[in-house]
Amino acid sequence: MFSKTCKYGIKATLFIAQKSQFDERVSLKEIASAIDSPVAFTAKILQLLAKENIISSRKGPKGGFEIDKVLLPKITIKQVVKAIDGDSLFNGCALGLYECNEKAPCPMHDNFVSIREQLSETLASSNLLEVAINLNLGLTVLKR
Amino acid sequence: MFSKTCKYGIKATLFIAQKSQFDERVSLKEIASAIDSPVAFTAKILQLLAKENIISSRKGPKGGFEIDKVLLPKITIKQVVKAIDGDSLFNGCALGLYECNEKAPCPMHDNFVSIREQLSETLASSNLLEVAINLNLGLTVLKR
DNA sequence: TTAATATCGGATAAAATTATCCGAAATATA
DNA sequence: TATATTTCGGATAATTTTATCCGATATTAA
Repeated sequence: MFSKTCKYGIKATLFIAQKSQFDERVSLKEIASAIDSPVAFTAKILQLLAKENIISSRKGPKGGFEIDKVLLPKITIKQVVKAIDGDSLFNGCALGLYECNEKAPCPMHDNFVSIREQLSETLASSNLLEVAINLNLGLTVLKR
Repeated sequence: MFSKTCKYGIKATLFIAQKSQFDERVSLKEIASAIDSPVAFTAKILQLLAKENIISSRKGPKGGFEIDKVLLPKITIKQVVKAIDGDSLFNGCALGLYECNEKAPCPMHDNFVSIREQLSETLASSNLLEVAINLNLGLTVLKR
């Protein structure tokens, strides 16, 4: 479904979101430890997310990553997925055809219209604040 | 969603199904050409599908691949996907956690229950005969 | 029985993804 | 200002996935 990179990216974003609720900036090491991911590789992903303006970063002592608290309810998991894996999951043909549409559909086309819709809607309606709150309540986890 | 291998595998199976409707056995070359896939790699996938008893193969002149006509309505695309990509798409955690369940769910867990269900049901209800008929009518395509 | 044909199966190779390393740049604080 | 800290960014490496090659094996038909 999602690439490994994307899974790390989502988890990292959610952990940052959890801490950003309270204006706490978190370091690369803290993130990698919290989501159980390879440190250096996670750095690359965070760099990308920063470039895509999903998170913000700050160098130096007391530096790290954060998300403007007021933006938490505006940012969705779908945005994170699109930033990392692109939108082929939401738009692409399930069988990988370059041209697949109503006129010349692949055998899975009709079936996948609603699957992609549900996926798209689900991820677009999951905002970071909502998820951060549940993480903070211990209702959900990012490890194991 | 599906690996490249799995996409080739599904397309190959569907092409074989289309021809098997009429008891026509098809060769590796014909398959690769029909679904626009690398010949040698397709051979490997067909080998796997044969080992998994989804298709049957025959060596020598007039050899090739086929599916017993009477089995067409019994075989589903879900079976093909499971044979190639395994069932992590249907059972695995969206964020890749080893343990992710009601007791300790990842943040996406609840959302993905219904997505996985729909995916599972959709693929389990797509049998090869049905798809083969549509292919034969030219209502769907495996290329482009 | 021989020759031609097609898949099987094992060894490689290429490409893409995942992962590491390290010096450079920026920033906080002493 | 000097130093310690932390991310940035480019080069490189390891792993996995995708892809190729080729001799072996089975099968058909002449």
